Amino acid sequence: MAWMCMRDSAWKYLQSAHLGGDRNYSHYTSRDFYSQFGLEDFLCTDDIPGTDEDTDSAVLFGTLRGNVVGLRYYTGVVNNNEMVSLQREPNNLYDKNAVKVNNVNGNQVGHIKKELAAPLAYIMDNKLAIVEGIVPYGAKNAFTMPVQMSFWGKEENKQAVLDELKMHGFKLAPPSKSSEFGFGSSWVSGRAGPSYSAPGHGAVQMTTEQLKSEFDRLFEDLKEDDKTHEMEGAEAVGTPLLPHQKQALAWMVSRENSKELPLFWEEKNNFYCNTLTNFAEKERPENVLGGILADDMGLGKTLVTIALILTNFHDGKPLPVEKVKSDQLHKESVVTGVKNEGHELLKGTSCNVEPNISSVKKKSETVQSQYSSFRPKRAKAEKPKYTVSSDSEESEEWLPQQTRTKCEKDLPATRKRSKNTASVQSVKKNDSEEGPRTTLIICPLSVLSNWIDQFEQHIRPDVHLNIYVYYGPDRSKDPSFLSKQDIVLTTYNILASDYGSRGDSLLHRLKWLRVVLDEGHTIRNPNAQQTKAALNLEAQRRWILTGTPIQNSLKDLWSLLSFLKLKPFTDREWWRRTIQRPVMLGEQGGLRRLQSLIKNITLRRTKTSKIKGKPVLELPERKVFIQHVTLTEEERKIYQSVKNEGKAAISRYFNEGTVLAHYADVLGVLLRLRQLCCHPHLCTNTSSSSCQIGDSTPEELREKLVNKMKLVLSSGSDEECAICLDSLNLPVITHCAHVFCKPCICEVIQSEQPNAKCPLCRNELRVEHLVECPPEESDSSIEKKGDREWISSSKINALMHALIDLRKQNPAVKCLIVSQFTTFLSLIEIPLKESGFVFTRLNGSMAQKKRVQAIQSFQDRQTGSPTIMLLSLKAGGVGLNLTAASRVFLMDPAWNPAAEDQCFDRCHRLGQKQDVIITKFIVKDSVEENMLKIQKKKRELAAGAFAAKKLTVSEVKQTKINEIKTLIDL
DNA sequence: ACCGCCGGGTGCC
DNA sequence: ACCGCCGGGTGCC
Repeated sequence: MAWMCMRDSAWKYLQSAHLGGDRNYSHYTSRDFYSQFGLEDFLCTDDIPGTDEDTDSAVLFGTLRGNVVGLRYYTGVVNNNEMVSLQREPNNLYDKNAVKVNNVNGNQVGHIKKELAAPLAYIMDNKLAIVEGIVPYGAKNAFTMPVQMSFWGKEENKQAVLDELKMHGFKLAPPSKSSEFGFGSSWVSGRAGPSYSAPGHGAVQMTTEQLKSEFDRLFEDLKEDDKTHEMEGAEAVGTPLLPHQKQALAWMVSRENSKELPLFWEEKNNFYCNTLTNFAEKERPENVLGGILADDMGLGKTLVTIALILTNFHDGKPLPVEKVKSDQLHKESVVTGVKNEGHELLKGTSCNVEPNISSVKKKSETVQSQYSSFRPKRAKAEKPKYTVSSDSEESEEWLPQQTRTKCEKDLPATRKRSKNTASVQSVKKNDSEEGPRTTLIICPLSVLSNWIDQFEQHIRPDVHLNIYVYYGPDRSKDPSFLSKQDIVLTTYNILASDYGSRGDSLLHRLKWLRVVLDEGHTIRNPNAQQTKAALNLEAQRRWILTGTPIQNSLKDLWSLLSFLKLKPFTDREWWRRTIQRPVMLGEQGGLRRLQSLIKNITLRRTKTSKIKGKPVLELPERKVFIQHVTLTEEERKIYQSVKNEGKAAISRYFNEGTVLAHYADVLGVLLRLRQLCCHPHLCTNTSSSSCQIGDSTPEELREKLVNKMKLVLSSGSDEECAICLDSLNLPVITHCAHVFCKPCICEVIQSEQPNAKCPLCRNELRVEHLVECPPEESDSSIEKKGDREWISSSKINALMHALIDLRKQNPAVKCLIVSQFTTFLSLIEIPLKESGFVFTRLNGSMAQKKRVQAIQSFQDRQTGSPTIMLLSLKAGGVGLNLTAASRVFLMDPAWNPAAEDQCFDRCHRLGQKQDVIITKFIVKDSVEENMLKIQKKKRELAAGAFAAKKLTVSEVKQTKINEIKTLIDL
């Protein structure tokens, strides 16, 4: 699935692929070419219209020599063979057709001569082609210089471009091998020169074998060489690091302290020259003091980051651990100049200890942890169907138990430690002179509490950092307060909304020592507000943490590189010209550059990576057992009747060829069958919505569509948006009953207007016909079901049997009971209570504070703590840590085996000491057995060559149809 | 000479 | 710009 990174898939495929020798692929498009490798998804982008400026499908129309004039009016300089950027300047006073020429740094060099500017303006304004320039020679000219232009665009626009140029008396040189770009001609071969070669060669000339070896090399030493060095964490790190974590720390510290020139730059006679664009400048380019830590989840990215903060705390030195004598109590030396800052910290009962202590002018590093008040709003972006609760839950309750305890405990102690050793004071002194000291950490809301937990766990208790959670309506508005923190923790949503709403976003006014983006792929969409906000942060050191390194396209990588401020990639044009397009055209140099780039800035280890022959993580075993359950006769009867009815309906759809048009209904049938496998009471929504859509009132129609959408969303089928092929974000349903992300479908409509068609069924589409998912109503429906008299079911019996057995063997063992149906979990609660089990529960919809409580009580090892957690399959993000459990009972199979695996990983992860035994209850002769078949297929697919392959719309359709057939025995 | 030619002034868009 | 272009000065050999 998604997090199968390209490295694995590419590599695996190439290992096993039977590749022909020197076939000539000249008749292939690059997409065809790469699809041979199952890599088109990495190399090319989806062909959904309007998703980008369509730079990827561009072909080279031809080249043209022109002139840059007006050089003497501008300061931008170029070198021979340097790339230049051509930009329209429609507001130019003298010529509305003006096209200016900038160097790689964005400094203007001159203008395109007006005769040529006229057709260029037309071509560029109408987006008929992208025009790129290189100055072949004459770079030092005083007045004008030549520029070699390449015209790239969609095939269908080629003629229009040629015509327009012809009208003005220009003619493109055809994109033949050596003449295009002027490369290969004498002026370029003379110098050591740029490492790019003529585009357009690659896909034609590179043999399969060559390409294979390129790919082999692309990733083979990702984990080698300089990344094997280990470094101990600073004293302040309270947790011993594992070898691979020491490696990561060493690598990160070395990157932060690096004095080397950044990648693709070299020093040449007192100039610093970029080898990709040939741009040179006197000023030394700033190094990228950071990178991408792309370890698999569970390898300890958070811990390593904390270790980095403490170990490379200041000026390449660690945060010293003070040695303080407890008798040096000088309260007043700390609590001086107190004033209320207006933002409340530690608001509430247990931590309501001098909220204004935060504003104290500290004399040392020694300050207690501080947490802002925290209102448990839910992550809106992730779960659009929830509204933000407007009730005023006492915010401090959100804080994890441990944190509060610690605050209480530590406050007095903090004062004691206010007197410091000389070393600490000297650090402090330097601090004030040497700029920023604060690390800003940005993460999704769902892992915010995890960060706080990890700080608690991994920072030595006698070390005190200022940690401020910048979140909630009461968050500080005081820049100097923030800049005094050691760590500021916030979320992408806060970052984006601050940035969007006011021009003076606090986070953007400060210069940070270090910015860390957790789950950094969150910024892969360059147009998203949070991406823009993140890219605009000012920081000396920049890190991206992600478990999904380069998810599926080169384009995704751009925002990440842009964030890292690796020149010249901060500008998309240079990224596109030097890496993205060369790679997509199969140019050797492009692949090699991508390789060195990734190698240079990322560290990635998987769970199966090894250090000195030993696995990075030695997790206990994980065993999965399938326990078959036989339905009682009565249950079977109900099941069979629903199945027959549903099968008949679905067969009818097949005969009519309308399966996908009735997809929601089909899912409904399957859902009911899956529910019946669990418990007869689950299957209450028998309302078949198969009545005609045409003859209902708009209100009825709306309601029907909403119901269908809810069915799709709640069916657990893990529906993906057919446009972005990612999980649904802001789901909307069309009148033809297909569910997409709202932004995705709106973009399609926009780009196809006025006659937009549904990507799935080609029915007419209109923005005003899209129906959004209304906020979810309360759980009252579940409560209602509770009123019904409780009965057991075969599956519940099987479960209870197993649980009681287990308790006899070992009463302390902890279990997760997982289901996709929260109602089912509610039904299971009853026999659990009856049999005297202490249990807790975690749903996706639970308020944050409740979640934290549930997790903490379950993780607690004391006797009397819950031994069972009822868990809804998708509750919690990847950060959820339930290692107290060593047994998992999966009550119903998921459509997507990856969802199951992810769920198992919540206890089978770092920190698990026992073997994990998983029991999957599967009803014999039922849809559940068929689901296992589908799971098996998906697993094979994921393990195979086409792991990362994105399916086309028609493939998605066919897959769905096949799945339906398998599931309902057709 | 309603031309050619000369040489100075001048110069992006 | 060691160019082109402009427009004024000039005008047989």
